[in-house]
Amino acid sequence: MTIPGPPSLDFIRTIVAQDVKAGKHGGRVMTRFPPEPNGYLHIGHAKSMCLNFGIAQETPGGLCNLRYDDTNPTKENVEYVESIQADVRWLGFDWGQRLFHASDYFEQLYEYAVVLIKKWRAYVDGSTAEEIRQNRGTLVAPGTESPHRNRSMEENLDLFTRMRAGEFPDGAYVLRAKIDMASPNLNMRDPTLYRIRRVPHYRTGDRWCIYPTYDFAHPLSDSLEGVTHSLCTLEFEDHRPLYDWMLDGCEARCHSRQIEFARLNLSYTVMSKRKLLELVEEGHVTGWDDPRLPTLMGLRRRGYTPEAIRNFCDHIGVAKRDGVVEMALLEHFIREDLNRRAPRVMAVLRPLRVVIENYPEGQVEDLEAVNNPEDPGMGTRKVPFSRVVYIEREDFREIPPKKFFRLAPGQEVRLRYAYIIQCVGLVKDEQTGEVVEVRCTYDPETRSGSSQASRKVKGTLHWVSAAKAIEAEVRLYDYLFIKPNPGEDKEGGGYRAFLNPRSLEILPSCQVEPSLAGAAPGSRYQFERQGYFCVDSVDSSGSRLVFNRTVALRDTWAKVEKTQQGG
RNA sequence: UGGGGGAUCGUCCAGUCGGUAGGACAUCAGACUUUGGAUCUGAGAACCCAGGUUCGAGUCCUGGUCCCCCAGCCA
Repeated sequence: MTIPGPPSLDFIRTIVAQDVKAGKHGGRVMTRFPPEPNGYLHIGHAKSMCLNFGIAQETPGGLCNLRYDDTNPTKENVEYVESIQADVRWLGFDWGQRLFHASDYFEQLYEYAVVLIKKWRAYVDGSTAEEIRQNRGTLVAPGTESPHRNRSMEENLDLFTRMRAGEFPDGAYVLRAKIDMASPNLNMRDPTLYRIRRVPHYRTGDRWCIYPTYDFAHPLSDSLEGVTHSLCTLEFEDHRPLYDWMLDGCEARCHSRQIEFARLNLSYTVMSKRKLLELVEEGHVTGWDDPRLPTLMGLRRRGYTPEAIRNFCDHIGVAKRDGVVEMALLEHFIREDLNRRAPRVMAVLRPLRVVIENYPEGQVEDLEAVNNPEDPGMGTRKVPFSRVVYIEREDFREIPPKKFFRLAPGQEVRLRYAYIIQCVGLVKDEQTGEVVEVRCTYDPETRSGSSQASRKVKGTLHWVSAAKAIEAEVRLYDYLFIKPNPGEDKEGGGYRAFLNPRSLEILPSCQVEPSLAGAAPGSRYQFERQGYFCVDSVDSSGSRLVFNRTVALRDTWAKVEKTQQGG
C-alpha cells in the first residue's frame, strides 16, 4: 500500500545526518573500527565494519579509521594484528593512511592523566584489587571511599611518576578517577584509569609498565583522532557517562558522541571471543579458520564471498534491541551471490555405477554443457560421456516413494546434457543386498541439443563419466550446534553440550568431472543439484582436490520426502 | 531492593505530524524448468498487557509485565 520511498535510515545514520545538517564538528564525519588485537574477527565485527566504514563512505568527506585498542599487553599480539588487517581488507574496506593504535597515544594519554591529577579528578590508590572490589559496594549498596582518595596532589603526582618509572610491582598501585563512590552507575565509582603491568607490549616493548584502561584510553583516542561518532555495542551504554566525563575532565578538543547498537547474534553458532577460543583450543574445531566457525577466516575458507557478507550486514539492519538473526538469512545471501557468479559443474558425491548396455564400449562423446545458465557470457565447456557413468546413490531407488522423479527400475530419467536413459536392471551385493550397479539403456535420439531431444522426462540427474572422472574429497558442513541459541540458557560452558556431532562429514572418494583438474584453491563452483563448493585453500593440492561445501542448494525434494515420512 | 537499555509477523528491520501496520528471510500453494536449483505469482503470519486521551493510538499519557547489560587492575 505504501509507495516504496527512499530506504529509511537506521537510528545511527539518522543521528549522523542530523549532526551533519546542524553543522556539528563543522559537518565533518569520522568513525572508527576499534578491534582489540586479542582474537580473530568474526561476522559480528563485519556488522560493525559495515556500519563504521559504511557511514564514512556514504558521507561526503567521511572517514573511518582502523584503530587497535591495544591497551592490554597481556592479551594482545602481532599475530592478531596482521590477521585483522587481512580480514578488513578482504571484506573490502580501506582505512587509507589512517591506521592507528591506542598505544600510539600512550605519552599523550599519560599527560592527560597528569592533567586529571592536577585537577583533583584522579588519585593514586594503593588498595589491593581485592580491597577495591570490596569497597565498590554492590548493585544496591553504595561503595565506600578509598582511604587514599584524598592524598595530596603532590603525592599523587609523585606516586604516578614512580608508577611509570617502574618502581612498583604489578598491582601495588592504580590510578583512579575521582568521581562518586555512591553513584548508582558502578562505572562511575572511581574507575581504574591506569594499572601496573610489568610485561612488554607488542608495539611499545618495555617502554611502559603502566597501561591505560579502556575507559580512559578509548574516549581520548577518539578525541585525539577527531572521531565524531563513536559507535559501540550495547554493553557500553553504562560507560557513556564515563566516556563523557573523561572528555570533559581532560578538556579534550573534540567531543565525540558515543552511540550504542545491538551486537549481532547468529543462530546455531556462538559469537563470543571466549567461546570461539575455547572451541579452537579444546579441539572441537580444527582452528580459527575452521569452515564451521563464524570467523571471517572460517567463512572465507568455507567459500563465503565478501559481497555476500556485506549484503547480509546491510540487510540485518542496525537497532538497539538484541536478538538472533537466523542463519538462513546469511545462507540466502551467499546463495544469491554464488548463483550469479559460480560456474556450474557436475560432481558425484556418493557414486553409484551405471552401465549403459547399448552404448558402444570404448566410445567417448564430448558433450557441451553451459557454465552458468544465469550468465551466458560464462560460456560452455565439454563434458565427456561414456558407457559407464556414476550417478548419485540417492538418485536411485529400487522401490521409489511417491513423486520420486529419479531413477528406479523401469523408470526413465535424463542425464544432464546427455541422453535419456531407462533402468533395465540392477546388480546387488550378494552379501549385503546393497545395490552396487544399475543397468540402463539409452535412447540415442535424445541427445541433448539434437533436434529430437525434446522428449520430456520427469527428472534430470547429474553424472560423471567413470572413465574420465577424477577423484576428490568433499567436506560437508552442517551447523556447529544443534540448538538455535547454544549460548543461551546455561551460563559458562553449557554451550558445549549442544555441539553438533555431525557438523562435518568427509566424503573421501567423490567423482568430479575432469574440467575440475587443477582447480585453483579458493575457487567456487556450483555442483549441479547439490550446492556451492569451493576448493579448500589449506588442504587441496594438485594431486588431491579437496572441496568445502559452502552451502547446499535449496532442496524441495528433501522437504517433500521428509513430510512424506513424517506422515 | 540500584542504575542503564529494549519489547512490532517464526526471524531481522521499517512505520513521518496520531490517519488502512510494510519489506526481507523463512513457511505454504501454484506457474515455469534438461539443476526438485534459479525465476515468477499468490497466501498465511505481528503492534507485551491493562487502563486513559482522541472521531481515530504501534505512535501520546498512566500503571504493570517480560527480556538484556552493569559489582575486571578485560574490551
